Amino acid sequence: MKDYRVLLVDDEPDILEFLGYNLKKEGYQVTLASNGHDAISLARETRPHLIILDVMMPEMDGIETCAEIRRDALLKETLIVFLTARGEDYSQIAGFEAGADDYITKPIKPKVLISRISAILRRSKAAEAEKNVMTLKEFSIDKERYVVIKDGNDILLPRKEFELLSFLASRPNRVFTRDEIFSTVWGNDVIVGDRTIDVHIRRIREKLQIANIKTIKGVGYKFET
Amino acid sequence: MKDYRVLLVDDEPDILEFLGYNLKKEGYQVTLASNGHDAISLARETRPHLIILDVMMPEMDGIETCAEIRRDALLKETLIVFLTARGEDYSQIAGFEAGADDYITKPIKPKVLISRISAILRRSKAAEAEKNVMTLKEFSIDKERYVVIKDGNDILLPRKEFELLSFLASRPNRVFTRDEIFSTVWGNDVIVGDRTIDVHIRRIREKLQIANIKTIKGVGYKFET
DNA sequence: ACGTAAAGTTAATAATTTATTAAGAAATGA
DNA sequence: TCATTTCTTAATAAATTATTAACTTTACGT
Repeated sequence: MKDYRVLLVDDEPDILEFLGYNLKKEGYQVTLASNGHDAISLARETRPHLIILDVMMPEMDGIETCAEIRRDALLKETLIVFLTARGEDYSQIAGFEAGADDYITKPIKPKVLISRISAILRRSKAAEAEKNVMTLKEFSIDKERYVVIKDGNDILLPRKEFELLSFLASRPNRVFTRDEIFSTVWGNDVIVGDRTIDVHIRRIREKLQIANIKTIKGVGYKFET
Repeated sequence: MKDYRVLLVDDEPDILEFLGYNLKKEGYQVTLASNGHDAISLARETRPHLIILDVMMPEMDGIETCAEIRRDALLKETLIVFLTARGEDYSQIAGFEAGADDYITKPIKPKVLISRISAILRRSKAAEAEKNVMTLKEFSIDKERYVVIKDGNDILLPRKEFELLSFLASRPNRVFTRDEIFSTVWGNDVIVGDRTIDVHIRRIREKLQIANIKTIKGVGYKFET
């Protein structure tokens, strides 16, 4: 499982189905939209890693949709690939201006689509890894800048809180015992009281306004997706 | 004994018999169905690990059946393999969309069937083992997330109940004496009263709504499959 | 069918674990 | 150094979980 969410936007149902099938077969989690408005609201909901956007659409075209996405704090980091008919020269220019990350020219061969997409995702993942960024659905953690980004805003956490959160989020859904947390976040030689973790957890919950950090009484804590 | 339950669905009795025989010979527990409706109700009853589904069937074809299964909370995790005639191209598309896990093209050679099936089961088992999940017929126990999953829903149990259930389920059908239970779940140094186990057992039965935990009077308890 | 020992049930209570708060110590930075 | 932030602790509150005890029901051997 590739485990990437892809939003596919085109006004032609045939293309939607055809490309959607090919992406699903490759293991992507695909959401479909047939116009720009739906695309934006679906994007807000599903937080895709990548949006494939047809340029030529009635009402709100790809360029406009793309620009709108780039303006949206929650979505502006999303990768965008344009689908464009060969010869639509103008759109390339306008498209890059609007903030596209790549282009694919119609007619589209599935193999080309797949390889371009996997390339762009790989590239962006590599870039993230290099920058030490971990992207969750509800926020991302930038270990390089030492900030948590939620809804497009930087949230600054003190070191212990940041490290504790990073640790829990490094393996979503898995329960970590207090001992595991201590030995990773504090180190084996440091001895601090039991309540220390609770207090940090409390502050993280407060600052991030999330209910994802669950307490498993008698066991430990987990970051739940 | 492979100890896997396989549901085989095809409208042609000959194929059913032929493949069924070959699977049984390999040690699979095989159930047969000759149409989509039977398949679904039998699947609900027997909770197979894997469903082998012919694509071309009258009334309710494989695609539809598969989609229905994926919609059913009780069955949606079940592995599905399609049987498809060579050249039925369209079905591959629709099939993957409906959520198949693999394909086998007719005409089917028993050796191919067996090896594909054992591969897919092995793969899924490896994935589960890695995640520390124990799958029983009526529910699974996820020790990593510390939840019991029944009919697609997470059920949260307090620690003692979770551990007691895990212990009993770790060796289905074997009777554990109260002493064995105490020394494993509580530890040898803790001394608690006789009724304590009963109360925990009662709560597990209540929360999971299962009748699988059997009392062997004068001996102990067992988790029966 | 009866008596008895084992198991089930229930509610009260004990014990444990976590959350919260405020305050002081330690570290950091201007 | 002083001010500020971060970390830890301690005390206490709150919540959850575990156990007990009293009583009822069930199952088994005779």
